[in-house]
Amino acid sequence: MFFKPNGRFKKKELNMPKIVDHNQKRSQIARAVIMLFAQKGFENTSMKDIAESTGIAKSTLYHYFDNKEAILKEASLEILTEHENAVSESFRNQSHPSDKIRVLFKEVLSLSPEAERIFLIFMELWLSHMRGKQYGRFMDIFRELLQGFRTTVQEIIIEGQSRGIYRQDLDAEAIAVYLVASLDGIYMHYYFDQHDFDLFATTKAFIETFIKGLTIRQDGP
Amino acid sequence: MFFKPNGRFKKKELNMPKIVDHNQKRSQIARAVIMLFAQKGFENTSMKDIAESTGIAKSTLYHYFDNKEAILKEASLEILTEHENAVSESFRNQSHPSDKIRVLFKEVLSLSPEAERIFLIFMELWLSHMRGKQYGRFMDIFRELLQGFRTTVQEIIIEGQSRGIYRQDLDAEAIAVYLVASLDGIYMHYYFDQHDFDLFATTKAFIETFIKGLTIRQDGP
Amino acid sequence: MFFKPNGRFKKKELNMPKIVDHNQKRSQIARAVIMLFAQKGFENTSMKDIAESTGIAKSTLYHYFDNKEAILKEASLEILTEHENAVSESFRNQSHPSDKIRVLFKEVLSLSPEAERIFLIFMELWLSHMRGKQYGRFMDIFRELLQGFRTTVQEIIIEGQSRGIYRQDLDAEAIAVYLVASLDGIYMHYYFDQHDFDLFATTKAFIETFIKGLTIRQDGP
Amino acid sequence: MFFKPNGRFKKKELNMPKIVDHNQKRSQIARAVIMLFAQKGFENTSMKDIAESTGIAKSTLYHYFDNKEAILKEASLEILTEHENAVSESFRNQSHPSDKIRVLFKEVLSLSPEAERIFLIFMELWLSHMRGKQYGRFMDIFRELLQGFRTTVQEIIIEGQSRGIYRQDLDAEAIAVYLVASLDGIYMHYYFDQHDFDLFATTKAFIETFIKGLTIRQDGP
DNA sequence: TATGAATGAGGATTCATTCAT
DNA sequence: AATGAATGAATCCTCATTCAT
Repeated sequence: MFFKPNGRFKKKELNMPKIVDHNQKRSQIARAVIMLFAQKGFENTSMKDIAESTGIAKSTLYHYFDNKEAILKEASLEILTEHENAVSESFRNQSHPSDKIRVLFKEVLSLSPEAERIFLIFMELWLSHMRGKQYGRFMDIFRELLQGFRTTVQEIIIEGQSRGIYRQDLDAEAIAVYLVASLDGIYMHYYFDQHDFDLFATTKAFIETFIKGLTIRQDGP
Repeated sequence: MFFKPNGRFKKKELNMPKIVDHNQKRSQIARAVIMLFAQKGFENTSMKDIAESTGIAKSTLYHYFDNKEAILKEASLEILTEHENAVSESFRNQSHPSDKIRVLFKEVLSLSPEAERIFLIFMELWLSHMRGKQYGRFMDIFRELLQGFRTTVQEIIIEGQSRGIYRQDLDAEAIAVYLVASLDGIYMHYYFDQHDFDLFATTKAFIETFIKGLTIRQDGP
Repeated sequence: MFFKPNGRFKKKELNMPKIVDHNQKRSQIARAVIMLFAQKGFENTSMKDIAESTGIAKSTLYHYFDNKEAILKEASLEILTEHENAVSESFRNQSHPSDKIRVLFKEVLSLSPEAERIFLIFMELWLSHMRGKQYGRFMDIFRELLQGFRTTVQEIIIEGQSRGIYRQDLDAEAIAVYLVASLDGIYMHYYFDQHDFDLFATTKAFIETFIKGLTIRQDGP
Repeated sequence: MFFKPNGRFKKKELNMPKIVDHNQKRSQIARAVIMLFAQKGFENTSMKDIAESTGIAKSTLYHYFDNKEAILKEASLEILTEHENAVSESFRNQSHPSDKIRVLFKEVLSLSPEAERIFLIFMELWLSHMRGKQYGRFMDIFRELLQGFRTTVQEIIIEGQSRGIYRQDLDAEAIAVYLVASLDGIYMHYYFDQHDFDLFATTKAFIETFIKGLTIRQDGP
């Protein structure tokens, strides 16, 4: 999963006007480039592609970013930060843990087109990461996000247990890990099938059944 | 989804010597190259790498394959053919549908190191496919396999319903789709976390809870 | 050859404020840059490096210098002016020509770490010069310095001949040329060997033997 | 110094015809490129320059050499190996140590135009080396050559001492180090002065005087 | 069949310099 | 005077593929 619902990013709001302009342009470039990366892949997108698509000279890009990877970093964090709040806010109104899970799952799958694109980019980085390419601190941030999301799910389950709603013998952590992972799985297959099944209905069928497994006495006497 | 290997070859009928030799060599090269692709990725493996690792001159490779992509195609099909039925055979001994699910999940995750590597190749192909690269018939075969596995799971659930073990109101197809996808998800995360959690325990915690959700009256009177 | 610094400034007459300021800054920048050039070499030092090390914006540097080469020119002349007479002053106290040679050689090799670095810059310029790059008047000044040092050595030898101490049949000019050159040679090798031999002991062993060659009747009965 | 008079290089003479062709072409390219390096400098000569000057495509150069540095290595060793023998043979006919020195010095300065150019390249590498750039084993070879030449000179001096010709109190090693270094010095200055003095006459004036310093009782009673 | 030779196209990045403000 | 923005040209090197033998 690539959303961290309870994270906090401290934006560096600098007063020096020049730098604000600079950062604005950075961000503007980065956002424009996300589309490219998603379509062609990070490794397959050349600096020339980026230059042409942004109308900025190749060498000028290095005025804004240290290297190609920095563009990706900027772009990804931009968009992640935006969605971060959306997801973490989504289930605040719910009091029942099962409702929290329902809303959370739904929200996570309601990706904006931009975020949807980022999913592909992350898959690529994920792969590169597994193959040992170092993307430096970038992967750490990614892992933090993942861990944050797992914790959120785990807390919901523990809350359900505390309130006597969910079974006491559940391994909340393991289940959280699996559930979060399953979301990436279904998204992956949804993509692979070229949106050929109903993402929400499928997920709903699953999650309702699973919630029954979590819940005590859901079949009554 | 992809299947665990159990190493049985079916072909090798030695009739027309020339052609068989040619195909044999094709296959032999492809198999040798699989590990390379898995380690470095398809895009990151150069023809030079392949030539060096196989001991065959770079230009000679073009006698056997039209281009680099053709090697991937051949290699992937080799693997697929080999792993074809391993998983679906695994649960034939079980009579209870929940046991079938348990064995099936366990079998799928019991990947050999070789197969584990192949997971990465598939991820890469998957990505390329999503980005619109045409891998032609190859992707069809891949999709057939996926569909076959979904059907297997779906049939187990339907069997459970028929035998009055599982709830009648389940959308067996949707659940099958999600479960199969979740396996890729957990495997992906397991990789990403660099094997830092217990894959089997985590999956077991999940699947037992889920089976409770499937099953009628699992909480007794 | 180049001369050891002893740090005396002569200029800095504050009259026309604007122009002096400008020249002062030129000089100030140039001096700061010398160490950079020495460490990384002229060609390997970028304008960015210079900007960062001086805290002056890259583009501002062009207010003071026409181009990168002009900085080098200024910097080198700074150094040369500073080191100008140090060496030739050193042996004024000696009356015997052989002692003059001894002191002169010793003084030349007693380079400060700063001056040691400058040796490298001169070597680089030397090379560029040999390759036909035009450093204009700069090289003339350099050649004058070299010629001055040769003359100094030559005069010491001639003095020794006049006083009946050195052989009459010596070609004083040729010997001066060679001796001066040999100093650059030994310094070069000393560097190359990474200070792995004793510079002074080695030079002393040589120069004492050579003085014997210069001197009449040094083996007397 | 860059001649090693008593070195031994083992040429790899391989029988496989193809490889000989390959090595021939390597050598041929390398030799052609030496001129370029000498004129423009190693760092300043681009692969494009090399490609254009040899009429071989840039990428084809990488068929013969791993990288730019390998071209330099090949070229340098080619030429060094050739002159190696010349110098080491030169003084074999001489029986008097002073004559050996005379002939040796003369031979060393009698560089072929090619070797003369290499001198400039070595100066550049020397500089880079001093600045910490790694040219790998290349510099080791260079150092071996230097050490070999020092040893040769040292042995001549020791021979002179053994035969009672040279003074017993000489530090043969130190003197050898300095003499060898002085040859690079005079060559450097000769270049700097753009061949404006007589290299051989100057060196002769020096060496004759120095030999007097070495020799016992050269002024008679 | 097998392969060494050859290459055009393209990769990220660096750099000295110009320009508008 | 000072500087951020901008860039064309250049750098070394890689690669999939073609071709002559």
